[in-house]
Amino acid sequence: MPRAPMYDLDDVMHQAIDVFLEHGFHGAVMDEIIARTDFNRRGFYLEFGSKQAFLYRVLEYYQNTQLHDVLSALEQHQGIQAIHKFFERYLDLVQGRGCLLVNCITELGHDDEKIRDIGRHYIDRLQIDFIASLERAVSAHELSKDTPIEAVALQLTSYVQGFAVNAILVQDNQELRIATQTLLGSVSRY
Amino acid sequence: MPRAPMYDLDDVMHQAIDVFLEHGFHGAVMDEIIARTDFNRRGFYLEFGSKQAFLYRVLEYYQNTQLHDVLSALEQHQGIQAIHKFFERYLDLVQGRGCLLVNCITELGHDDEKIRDIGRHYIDRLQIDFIASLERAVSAHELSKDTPIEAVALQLTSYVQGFAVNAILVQDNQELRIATQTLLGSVSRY
DNA sequence: TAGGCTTAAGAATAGAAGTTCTCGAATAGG
DNA sequence: CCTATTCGAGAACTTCTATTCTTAAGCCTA
Repeated sequence: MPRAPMYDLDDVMHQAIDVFLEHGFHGAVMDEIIARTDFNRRGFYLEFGSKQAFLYRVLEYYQNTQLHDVLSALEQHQGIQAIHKFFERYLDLVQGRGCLLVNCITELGHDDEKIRDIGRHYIDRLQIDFIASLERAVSAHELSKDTPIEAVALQLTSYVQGFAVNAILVQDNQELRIATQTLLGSVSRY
Repeated sequence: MPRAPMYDLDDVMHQAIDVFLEHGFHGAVMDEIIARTDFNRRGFYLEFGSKQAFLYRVLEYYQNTQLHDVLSALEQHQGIQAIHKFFERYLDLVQGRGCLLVNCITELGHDDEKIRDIGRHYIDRLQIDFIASLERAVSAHELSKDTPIEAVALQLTSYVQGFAVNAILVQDNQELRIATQTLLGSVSRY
């Protein structure tokens, strides 16, 4: 039997997320990917086949771990509190880094059908989860029955993407927190 | 005296905006830029010096024309109507294309200080213009004096960036229109 | 009309980047 | 302990791409 691999795929994924966040897909060169992931070229191409296939895997990992953890806040908490928790976690995730999925959409969305599909799925899921949270908030009498739930969910969904863009630019997150408080406050006043 | 150039710089800029929107900065190759702008290599490098310097020029042009036209809606109309008009025009601008400035921020923001500066300036201006519109709406008694103007402006600013991302993914703009109506409706209820 | 200067077009170049290949080293079973 | 097999490191290769260079043609002035 041969020697065992020295790399850990979870570590590789984490490092790769950082590299792609910093430089984008085309801006990230294989030399840096190999170096920072403590991988080796041979193993890389045996494991993933190509840089593009690698991106898809990293994106999948990013969704299944980081984004999933944030979205689960919507299920783990009750009503409006769930949405507050979501934004709290999301801010921690994207602060000063941005969102890998959003970056892929803006860089590759026009050319890559698969990226668009992944993006639409994510947006849809986000919206569905917001709707569920809002409905539970209505049931718990935290929100008025007159709340236009689907429209509010759409609004929140769009706002989340804007968050990811602004997070790349702003130094401190105080402003983003304030804007979010206001947004959620206005939702509560239906 | 020599012959006159055959290209028109305005045309070149317009075409370049499309190319960069479709492929991003690194994804856009000089061959396509040259071909689609009806430019020529020699003239290109005499005029701009490099692909990167060209991007800055295109981005400046994009701001001074397309984004400026949209932002001017905030000055040309009164109160809340101004903000409605803004989103109407912005939706037309980014629908199915996205925003060149947002795309540059997400693709190059981490590596390029100049892009970050341009992005921050844009965000600041957007916020200042929103604040001015909201203040006028309060003066005209369209909004309550209790409206937290700065926080609402922050919220709108973030929402605009999300718009630009979603616009790349969604086919029809009906959903985005609904979300915006809801957002502006909730602002009016302070 | 002739000449000089600039343009357009694209070939050429130099360097970068994704992918493949080579080879010595390490590991686990026989 | 030997050997088969896989790994790690990086050289090599090939393709791609930004930039420069060459050449022929056009335009304005004298």
